[in-house]
Amino acid sequence: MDVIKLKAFCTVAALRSISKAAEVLYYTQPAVSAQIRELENAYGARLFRRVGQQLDLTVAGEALLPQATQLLETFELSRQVVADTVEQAQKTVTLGASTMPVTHLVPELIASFQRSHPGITVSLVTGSAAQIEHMIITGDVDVGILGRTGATRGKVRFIQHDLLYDPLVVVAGSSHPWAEAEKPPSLKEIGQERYVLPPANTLTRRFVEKWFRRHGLHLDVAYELINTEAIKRMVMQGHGVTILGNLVVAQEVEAGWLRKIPCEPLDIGRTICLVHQQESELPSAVCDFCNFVTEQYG
Amino acid sequence: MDVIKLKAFCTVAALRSISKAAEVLYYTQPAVSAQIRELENAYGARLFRRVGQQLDLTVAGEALLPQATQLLETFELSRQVVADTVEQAQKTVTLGASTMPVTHLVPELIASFQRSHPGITVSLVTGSAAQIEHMIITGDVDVGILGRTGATRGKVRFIQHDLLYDPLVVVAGSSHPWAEAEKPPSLKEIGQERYVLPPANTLTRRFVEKWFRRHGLHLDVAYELINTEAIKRMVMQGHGVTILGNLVVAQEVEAGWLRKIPCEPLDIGRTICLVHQQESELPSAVCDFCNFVTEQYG
DNA sequence: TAAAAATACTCCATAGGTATTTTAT
DNA sequence: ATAAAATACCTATGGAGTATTTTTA
Repeated sequence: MDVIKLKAFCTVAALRSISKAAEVLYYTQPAVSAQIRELENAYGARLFRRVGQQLDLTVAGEALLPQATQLLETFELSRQVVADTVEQAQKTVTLGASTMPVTHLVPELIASFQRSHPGITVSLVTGSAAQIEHMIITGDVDVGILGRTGATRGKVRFIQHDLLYDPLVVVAGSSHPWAEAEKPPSLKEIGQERYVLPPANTLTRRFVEKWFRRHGLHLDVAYELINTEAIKRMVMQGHGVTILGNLVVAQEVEAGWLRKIPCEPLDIGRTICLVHQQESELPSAVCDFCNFVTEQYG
Repeated sequence: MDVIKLKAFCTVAALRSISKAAEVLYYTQPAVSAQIRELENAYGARLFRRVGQQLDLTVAGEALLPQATQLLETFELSRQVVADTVEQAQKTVTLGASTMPVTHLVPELIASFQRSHPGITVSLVTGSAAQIEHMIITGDVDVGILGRTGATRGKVRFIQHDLLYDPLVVVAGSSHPWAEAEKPPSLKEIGQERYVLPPANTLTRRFVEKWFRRHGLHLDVAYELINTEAIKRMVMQGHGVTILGNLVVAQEVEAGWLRKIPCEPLDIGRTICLVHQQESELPSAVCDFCNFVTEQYG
């Protein structure tokens, strides 16, 4: 059953004339006659009566009219709703960012992007790197900014742009002995210190443990905290030292609340990258966003 | 836009699979694929995303889903409503009756018809003979019972069955001189009496006036009343005599409240007939009713 | 390898047009 | 005689099928 027929029915009912309806609908008269006839066949009931030269609705037609009207309204609304949704989506970039970037990279990025592309809305979603990757696969987010996990996993082809390398650095509170020391701590000293670190399932922690293992050192974890702000607070108060990304501690170091401890052999870090699906036709807003980000970095 | 496509869309959305939807809908898989593709073209937006082996709705698809669901519900409802209306109409006879039959013929007729055809509902509409005829033309009533106006007017072909001839009779109150008289009143006496009659636009009045004119008599109308019950009441109370249909006064005459005055030369009356459109296929209920009525009379 | 969707093609039903007939004013 | 609807007939598009290819698990 084509909605166009119900449109014809409503028009004929309103004008009480097939010819006039045909004129309004830019059809020929026989075409509208046929539409009504098919509608009558489909519903198994006459819808109009010819009384003299004018058409009148039968009881069945009168019963159908309000339903048909509502149906047409719903149909029109459905077109509108889809069109609006698409239009909105065209102007929106849904960005997924993992914990580190979302706090130390993305806010400034979004702000400056908004300034240069005022028409585009950025919708930000947070999650673990794995969650963000999944969202990219399902299309729940257009683009992700996250620490590179190494393998571009699985079958779906990702496009990946390295944005920056964030080295891991040893950080101590300003009252810590290392803070005032003339020379950097030795490997042995590093192995004897107590650490405040993120828990085991994080990338940073895994990098750190790998490095300690590589150098045959014991890792003495005093506290495990999932929140990096809490870690920094603990270190500031002298409850141990930590190893975190340079970016993560930059502000506190700048302010003098924390000290970066020079440590040549610590050659680890994570690469932050921009990830999106390898689609032939990315929405233009997403394209704009990716170009903007890779121009800023990369 | 065919509703069937929206049905396909909803099914695919529910099952998250084109193949499964095709199975449920008794289509082939490519057919459903095509339906979705055409829907996407019509709305100008992708509705599904393939993520791995499973289908997910896009934002546009999610926006469309509730609209499509409602549209399908409305469509289903429209079929139901029309079907119900038709079914109801099948079992209903809409009868139009003019004033005289509706009071003195139709009630008993309907009652006995209901007894013999308990499944059929009779819907009764009252109006003047002209109004009833118009309703037959427009199809607002299926069949009419009315005094025959002579001409089967105009173009629309009516089928007309004479049911009975109701002669006009002179009626007086029981205390009227004529009531006790040995012999019928003479034409001259008739011409000198005062009458209580229906107004000029009624068939009865026109018959009476024609008869008086034919016999060169003056018609002295004391009261004009549209309501025949009122006329009879007036006559009972001795405010004049009247000329009405035999049927109209039968009960009162039976009870002795009114007297029929024998009057040989009064050879006028009206024929009550059953009228309906000359349609090839009358609804069976209407057919049953017509047959019942013509069997009772005719 | 298996399962699901997309693609290519073929065929038939249907929708729409033009021309004509019927019907009612 | 005119105007509107119905009818007849023709054409082209589109919808559904079969067969095949592509993609992913």
